[in-house]
This record gives sequence, C-alpha cells and structure tokens, in this order.
Amino acid sequence: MTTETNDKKTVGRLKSRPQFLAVRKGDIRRGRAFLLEVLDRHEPNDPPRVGFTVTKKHGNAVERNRMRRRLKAAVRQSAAIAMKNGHDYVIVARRDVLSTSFAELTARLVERIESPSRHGTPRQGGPKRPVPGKHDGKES
RNA sequence: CCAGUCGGCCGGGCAGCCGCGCUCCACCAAUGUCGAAAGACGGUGGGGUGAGGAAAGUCCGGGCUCCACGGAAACACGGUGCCGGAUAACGUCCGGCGGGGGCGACCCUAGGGAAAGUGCCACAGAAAGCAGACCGCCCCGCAUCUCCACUGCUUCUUUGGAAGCGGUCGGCCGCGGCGGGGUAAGGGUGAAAGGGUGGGGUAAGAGCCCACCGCGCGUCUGGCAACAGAAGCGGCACGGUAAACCCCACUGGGAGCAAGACCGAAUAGGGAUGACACGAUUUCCGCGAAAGCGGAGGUCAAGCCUGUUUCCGGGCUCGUCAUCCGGGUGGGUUGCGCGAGGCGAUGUGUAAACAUCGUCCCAGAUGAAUGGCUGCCACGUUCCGAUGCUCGCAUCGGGGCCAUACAGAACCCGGCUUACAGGCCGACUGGCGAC
Repeated sequence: MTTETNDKKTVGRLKSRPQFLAVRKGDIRRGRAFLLEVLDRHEPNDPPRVGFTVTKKHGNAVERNRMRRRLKAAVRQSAAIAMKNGHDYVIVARRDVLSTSFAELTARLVERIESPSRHGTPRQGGPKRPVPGKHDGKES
C-alpha cells in the first residue's frame, strides 16, 4: 500500500535515453490516442516514474507541446493514483491526444494503467466455473 | 457611399478550481539525503515574475568566445555594384536620379563597363555581324521564244474581218523572256534587319538634302553627386547579350554557446626520468695503419600546418619498454542576461536616425517551465421572426456554432524572407450623390 499521509502520489520522471530504452522491453498496451509501455522494476519502495514520448512526425512544436501538457495534466490529476510503486510508465502520444476530450482521455489512461493486459490474469481454471461470488469483477 | 493606394497598430478579455519554472521572505526539519567527486536537494505558508510579431526559415550583418594570426608580391576564390546619407555593421533603412507601368494616389526596377578581348544570337528568314538581295521597284542591253508592225498562204465568214501556219539581214513605245546593273522606300521573317516622321529630290531610291524628334561629341549653366537643362557641332558611326566568360571599383581569416571557462570516475591516448635502439651526406677536431668509433656543426631528411605559388622565415611530429605525474568523455557548475534595452518628453534633421533629460528592470528552461478544465462576455458566422425601404441591404429581438489564424524563447542584438483567422486607426487618389 501507499503511504496514506499524502493522498496525492508523487510521480517521478524519466529523463535519460537509457531509461526510455529499458521501458521499451516491458509490457506494451495500446490505447486509442496513445501507446503505453510499462516496466516492473521490482523495487516496491520507489515511487512510480513516468515519461512521455512525442515524436516529430505528429505535429509542429506547438502541437507537440500541447500533447505533452495534456498528458501531464491527465497523469497528475487522476491517473497517478492508479500507478503502482516500482513501475515505469512511458506514454507515447499519437495525434488523437489533441482531439479527444479531456475526460475521455483521462478515463482511457486510467483504464490502460489498471488493466495489465487485454486478456486479464493468466487463469488456470479455464472458462468453466461461472464464478458465483464476487471474484474479481472490475465493474464493482 | 463605392472602388482603390500607402503607412501604423492589435492579434482575445474577465472570473473560478487544480498545477509548473525561476526568484525573494518567514517558519519547521535533519548536521541529514543522493553522489566516487564536483555539486545538488526537503516541508508549509506568502509575495513577485513568466513567449512572439513573426519566438519560424537560418538568408545577410554585428557583439561575445576560442582557434589561426610574422612580412612582401602575385594569384585564386567569395560577396557587393546609379548617387548621397544613416548605422557598430549590412546585401538593411532613408532621401534623390535614370528607366518602365497606372487616369491618379502610387507601384516595379541586380540600374558599373559591350570603340580591352573571347563567345553566343535557336526557329524562321534572302540576309544575324568584314551585313545581305527572295519578292518587288528602276535603268541599260539583246533578239532564240513572245509581243508589236508589214506581208504571203490556208480555212471560216454575218464580206467588216477573224483564226492558224510562215516570212523580214523590221521595231524596242507597251506586257512577258534572257543578260548586266542600281536600290533598300514597300512586302515577308524574327526578340532584334545598320535611326523615326514629314517634305524635297531621283530612273527608282537612299541623311542624298532640309525641318522636328532621337543619337553621338565636346562646351557652358544648375546640382556635393547620380544626373538634368541650354545653345553649338556631327549626317549617324557604335545591334543585343555581362542573373555568358570577362574587365573595373570596393570589400572579405576560420568556426560557432554542442563556442568557451571551471570541478572532475573508469577505459583508451599525453609529459618527466632511466634503459635499449636510432637515418643519409658533408665540414672540422681527437684516436687509429686502415675500416671505423667519439664529439661539435651544416644540409637533406619529409611529412604536416601557416588559403596557393615564389622569396625571406616560423612551428609541430619525428622509436620501444619500465616507473612517476598531469590533461579529458559520461556527470555537475558556469557562460546566462543592464542591453547598439524599453517607454515618455524636448531638440536637430525632408527622412532614416542622432543627442539630451526623465523613468522602468522586463523569461532564463535543458526529456526542455509559461499549463489543464470550466463559466460569462466581446468579435465573427449562420438560422428564425418583426420593422423599414432603394428588394437585398439596414435596425431590433431570440437561438445555434466556433470560441480561434500563423505559430513556442534555447547566447544576445540589427535586418531580410516566409506564414497568418479576424479587427482597429490615419493619410491620400478616382468616381457618384447632396449642400
């Protein structure tokens, strides 16, 4: 668990090129307006870190700045809560970051951070066992 | 009111919630955390401040920084190119001149030299650079043909003649033909054809002659100058192209804040000392019978750098191993914002601009702060309704949409160029209407 003394979580920042290259080896999750790369560093006491990648082919300097700022604002306001300690996140922006509404962008980002992958946890039981109780329903 | 020209300015505003960079203040908190070191850094609250007219393209000019930088001559390469001024400087700006366009306000203009030389002038056309003669125009000559004159024969006949075939040591007035010459006015080709228009002149023509315009030459006048004007002389020579080579004049070291300075891990590369090894040629000295060895000096070494060449010069590198010691990448600090600074006033100047005074302090990031979201308003656009009338415009009311274009400082200035939704202001020009 996170320390409850400060409810707003401090998120570190990835800065150097080797850090970015390391995260590329982790889990890759596709979103509508972005691409999310996640790497577990196995250091549960460190705060999570985030980096942004906006390539030059997606717009001029003004548009690239706007994309990065909207993503930063989304992470700071809501998505940082969902991030786990000891993990690195890299958000690769696409051009749709400019056009989607801020609420939708935030929701998509939180969803991608929370869900490890499209197919959920690797379960052994298989699709039988209709799960009578409240097992792990994410609609809770 | 419509159409247009030029110049200047703005380039959303207000409020709320949550944040960011830099900086200052107060309190709290370890003598702490990270790091090899250099160095950097916490929490809470508050104050200040925080992108552009182009921050863009990186096309010119500077500041600043390092490197190179010795001297002379020639050469090469690049840039600029009417004149005067402004400026730190400029290829920028201002004022003027010449040329071109527009009714006009005004706009455009790479605008030195073509009698220093070389080259090129496609296609078309007769001819494109010591000009040329296709058609045409004009003159002279000739008589094979043709034409004309005279005449013989044949055929036809409306009895006037007509047609055909011949003849003449016939003719050159007219149309052709052949030959010789003149011409550049006209046609035609072209971007360009060796001045233009009019008159005289002539066989026809032509600066052949004359007037005006143009051109050239020197003189005078005005102007700092580019240049303009005047009278005179010259019958006209000297085509265009220099964003073709070229010539002339002026001018120019190179690289850039990833510059540079400082602190400083590892690894690879440097300096000092010692040992071993180490060219050629020549001069002198010593030893030696000689070969040769040792010492001192010169030249070449033999390359690279100083833009090239030459001359006089300079610098660097000029072998291996061992020991010791300093420089430098990643990282950090700095460079880093008081400046050719902004605003206002006054003065000088036609202006660009300059001077003086007052006042202000105005971004400093480095995976890169200056933001995210919401509401209202202004502006714009569109729809509906009403009213007015010049019948597609104005005003009023309501609703919807968008809520902005071009675009993000990266050492700093002066310019240029390019991009830009919408809007404001001023001056001027040409029309129409009213008074």
